[in-house]
Amino acid sequence: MAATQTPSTAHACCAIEHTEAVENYLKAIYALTARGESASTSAIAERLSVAPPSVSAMIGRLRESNLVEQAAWGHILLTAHGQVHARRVVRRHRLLETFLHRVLGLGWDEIHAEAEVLEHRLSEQLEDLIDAALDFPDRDPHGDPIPGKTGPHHESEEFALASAVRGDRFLVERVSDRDSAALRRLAELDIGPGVELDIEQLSPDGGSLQVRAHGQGHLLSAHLVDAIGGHVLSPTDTAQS
Amino acid sequence: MAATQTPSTAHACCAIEHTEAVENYLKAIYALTARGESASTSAIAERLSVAPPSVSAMIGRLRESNLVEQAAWGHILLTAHGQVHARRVVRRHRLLETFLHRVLGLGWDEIHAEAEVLEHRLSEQLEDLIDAALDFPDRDPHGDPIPGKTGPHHESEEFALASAVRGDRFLVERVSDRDSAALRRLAELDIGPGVELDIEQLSPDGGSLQVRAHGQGHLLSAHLVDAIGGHVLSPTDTAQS
DNA sequence: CGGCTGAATTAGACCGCCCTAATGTTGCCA
DNA sequence: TGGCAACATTAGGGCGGTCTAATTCAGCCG
Repeated sequence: MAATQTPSTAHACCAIEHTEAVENYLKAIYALTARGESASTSAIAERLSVAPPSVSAMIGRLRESNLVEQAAWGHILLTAHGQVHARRVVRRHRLLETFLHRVLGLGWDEIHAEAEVLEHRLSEQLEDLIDAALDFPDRDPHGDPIPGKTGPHHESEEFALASAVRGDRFLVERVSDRDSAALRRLAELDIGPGVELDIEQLSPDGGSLQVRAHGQGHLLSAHLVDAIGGHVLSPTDTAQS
Repeated sequence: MAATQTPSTAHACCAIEHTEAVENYLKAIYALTARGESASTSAIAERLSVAPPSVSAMIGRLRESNLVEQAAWGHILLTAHGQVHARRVVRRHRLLETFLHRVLGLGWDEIHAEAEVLEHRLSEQLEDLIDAALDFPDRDPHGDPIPGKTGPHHESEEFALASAVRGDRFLVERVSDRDSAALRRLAELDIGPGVELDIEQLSPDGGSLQVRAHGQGHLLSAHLVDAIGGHVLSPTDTAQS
């Protein structure tokens, strides 16, 4: 007579477990949709190194939990609810990266992988303690903004270094955290958030770039260029606005 | 024609994944067999809050991987190989407990649960860094010895406080890490490893104990008494050996 | 407008880990 | 010695998450 624990007509708000897999899917969708449009099944599959049907199945489960909705055929979006959860995961990830870097001295190129596995097991209490121990940082070592516990959050919107042209002065604001080889190389060159680059030469193939940083010239491969984001600081730009 | 990846006749040394479940079973068996004899299916089941058939199934898998052997009917032992793996998990657990306590200021009663979930995701590199950051501790905050990365290891062999008698002076060496309620209470009383207790009175029911610590008298419930281990420091004892 | 391509989904299966219910085994004690 | 209680195991099933193979769908181009 009494209602069972799973009334089928219920709102099904938090019916799904917050498993590692679920968190990874939410994070992937968040990352793919952060800069603009919706995520596709295949993009999620690629990002998570998983087969497309696995994504379809998971999306089905996430949709039933109101974490995700499908605007049109194959266009996947996070609901407001899903965004809250995704941001919590991102927050834990970036706090962990900062902690591992500042407190344990882990290299720039190593923190992402470690944070990736620990983020799913970080209790709220530990999250708060780490946040406080770091004096409430708002950017991780790669320059990505750390979401607050609640409230709105915007991923930083910067331009790719690839969009700069010869003569520009470019302020590096973030580097990709997912490419450890590139990070290792950039660490060697001492190029990271806050560093200014003078664009000296564009290679004809359109990929690599000759830049000057800390007074030294470097040829950055297309691979490295893609890992760098920031803003152009050309004189016209700074004067204009 | 070529041999496949799983030749059925192979030694099957490390065929099993080091999943969280596997590590938890190894740890449970380690804990149950540390002080003496072999572990039983039901004891493992109880410790892991799992049904006995689940244990049987897992033991079968662990046996195929040479991590465990069954001496007699239902008598489960870790192989040398299994002990190595179990100790690594215990090492990570106790290092994490120490780290969480000393670096992040987590309470005595909270560190066990946090370490329990993080220990399975700690990379070897992080393990080493934490070890170094703590200056290579050899005991965790509960007084349990932290196994080295390699080499022999002995769990400390101390006696239960319950075995003390009136008039004894008892040196607390460790407290159980698994009973957070008891730990919280002991923390309030400031009773932990290194503290000496004077046994003033045994209750007739055999459980609780009237003791004096830091000059103050306390009545310890049977629950608390069971959580405390150490050595009797009675005059005869200290004089004798 | 029909067919083709590529993306998405369904179909069907597997593995790890868990459960309950039923069956075997052991050893103790009357 | 027989029987019973306690313990261990087998039998059978479920769920989460993954896979491959087959199918459906949207959109484009001839």
